[in-house]
Amino acid sequence: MKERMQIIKQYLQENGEAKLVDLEKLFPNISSMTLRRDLKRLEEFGDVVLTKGGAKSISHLSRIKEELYSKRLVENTSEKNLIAKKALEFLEEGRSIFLDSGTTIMYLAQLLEKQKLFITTSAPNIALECVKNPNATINLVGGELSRDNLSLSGINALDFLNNINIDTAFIATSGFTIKNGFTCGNYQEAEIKKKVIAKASKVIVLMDSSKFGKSMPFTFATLDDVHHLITDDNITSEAKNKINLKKQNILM
Amino acid sequence: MKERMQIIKQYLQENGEAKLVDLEKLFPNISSMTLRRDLKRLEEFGDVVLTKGGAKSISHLSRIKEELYSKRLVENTSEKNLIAKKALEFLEEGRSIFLDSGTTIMYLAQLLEKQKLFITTSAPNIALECVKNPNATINLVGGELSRDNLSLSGINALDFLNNINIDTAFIATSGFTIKNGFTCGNYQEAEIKKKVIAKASKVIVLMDSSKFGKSMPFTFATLDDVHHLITDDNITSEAKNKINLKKQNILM
DNA sequence: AATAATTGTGTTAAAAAATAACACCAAGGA
DNA sequence: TCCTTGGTGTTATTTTTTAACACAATTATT
Repeated sequence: MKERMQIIKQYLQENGEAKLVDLEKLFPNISSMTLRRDLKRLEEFGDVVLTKGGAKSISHLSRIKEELYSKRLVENTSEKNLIAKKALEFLEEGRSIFLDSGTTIMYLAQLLEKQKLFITTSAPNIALECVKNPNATINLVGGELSRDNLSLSGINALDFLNNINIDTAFIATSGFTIKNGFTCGNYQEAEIKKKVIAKASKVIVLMDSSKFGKSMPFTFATLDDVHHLITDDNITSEAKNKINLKKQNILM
Repeated sequence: MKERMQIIKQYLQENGEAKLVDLEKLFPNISSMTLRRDLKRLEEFGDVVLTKGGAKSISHLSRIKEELYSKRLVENTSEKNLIAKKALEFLEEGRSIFLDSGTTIMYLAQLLEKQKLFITTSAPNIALECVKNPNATINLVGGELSRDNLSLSGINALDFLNNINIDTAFIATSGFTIKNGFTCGNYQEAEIKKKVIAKASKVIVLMDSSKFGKSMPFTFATLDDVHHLITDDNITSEAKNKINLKKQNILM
C-alpha cells in the first residue's frame, strides 16, 4: 500500500474520522481528487465508511456504540494510543499473554498485527478484535458479563485462569495512589486481576495519567506486584518521583 | 419516537443502508428535507452514521467487518430476520435461555428488547449485543474462540454448561438432512451444542431453508432431539412433508 | 379561552461536495 | 522504441447538503 494511504489509515485510526479538508491540510500539495480516491480505496478495503466530506473508521464507530451501552466515555484517546504503542515493546512472538479489559487495552489489541501469540482475555470485545490476527490463538475466560466495563468475571473465570499459564499480563487500572496501590471499582473484577497477576511471570500495567491520585474501592495490586508501569507524560513529576522512589521501571 | 422514524429505523436495520432516494419513494408525500432531518436525528441517537446520500446502520457495518475476518459471508438476511422474529414468540420473561452462535441468532439477539432474561451464550459478539438490554444477565461460556464462526468451545465451555440450567435453547445449524439430522462443521462446536441440547428443557432450531439438504461432518442432534424447528417458506414442500412426517411443530 | 412558545414541516436559493471526463506523466513490459 | 498501465491533476457538471424563511400544528402559559 502507498505510504500516503498508510498515513491516512493511521490518521483515521487515531482520530476516528478524517475530513477531506483536514487531509488537504495534511497533504498540501496533493489534489483533493486524489485524496478522495484514496478514501474510496480504503473503503473498498473495508475499514472505513465514506461520509459527507470525508470518512470514518468503522472500528471507531463500533467503539462509540459500545460506549453508549456500557457506562464509560472514552477520554484521552491519544494518550491511550501512545501508551498502547509503548506496551507493544513488551510483546514477544510465541508467548502466552493476558489482555485485561478496558479501553487502553483495546488500543493495544488493535495494534497487534500478525504476531504468533497465545492470547487470553476477560473482555469479549477485545477477543473479537484479536481474532483478526490470523496467527493468534484466542482464549476467552467464561463468566458473567459486566455492563460497566464489558469484562467477564465470576467463579468460572477464576477456574479458567487456574488452568492456564501466562508469560506477560497487560493490566488496566481504574485508579492508583501510593497508599492504596492499583484499584478498581468492582470486587469480582479485582479477583480476576489478582489471579492473573499471581499467575503471570511479568505484569505490565497500562495507566493513563488521569488515573493517578484516584482510588477505587478494591485494591488488586501494589507497586511491588507489577514489573512495569506504562503511562503518559501528563503525569506530574512529583507523582513520577514518588513512584520512582519505589520503582525504577516506569515508562512514559 | 415518531412512527415515520421507527419505520426508517427498521428499514435501516433490515437493509443496513437507506439512501435518501429510497426513503423518498417509501414516503412519497414527505419532503426530502424532512427525511434528511429524520436521519440526522437517528444519527444523534447513535445507531446510524450519515453517509453521502443517506445513512448506514452501525451494527450492520460492524457485522460486515466481522465477516471480513471470520470466513462466512452472510446471505439470506431477510429470511434470517423473519426466522428470528418468529423465534421471539418462544421467549418468556424471566427465563434462562441459551443463544448459540451464528448470524441467524445474531438477528434474534438484536430483536431482544427490555425483557428480563438470563442469557447464556457461546458467542462473544452475541453477548455484546445482548448487553444492550439493561434487564438481561449475560453469561458467556469460556474457551477458545474459533475464527470460523466466532464461537467459543473447549473443555472449559463444557464445564461451564454443566453448572447452569437452561429453559430454552436457541440453536443454529449449518446443515440438515433427514438421514444425518442437524450437522455442523466443527467437532468442538458439536460437543457444545450437544451439551446444551441435553441440558435444555426446550430446544428450538433456527435454520434458513438454504441449509436443508446439506450435511456437515458432525451431527449434533436428530429431529427427535429438538422441540421446534423454525425456517422460512423457501423450503420445498417436499422437504416440509418429510419433516412433518416425523414432527408436527415446524414453523415457517 | 386566548396567547405565546415550541416543534415539525415544506420551499427556495445558495453553498459544498462528489462525479465524470479528459489530459498528462512516469514506470514497466513487449 | 512504442505501448500499456496506473496514478495523478484540472475542469465542468451534477448531486447533495445547508441555511433561511414561512407556515401550520401542537403544547404550555397566562
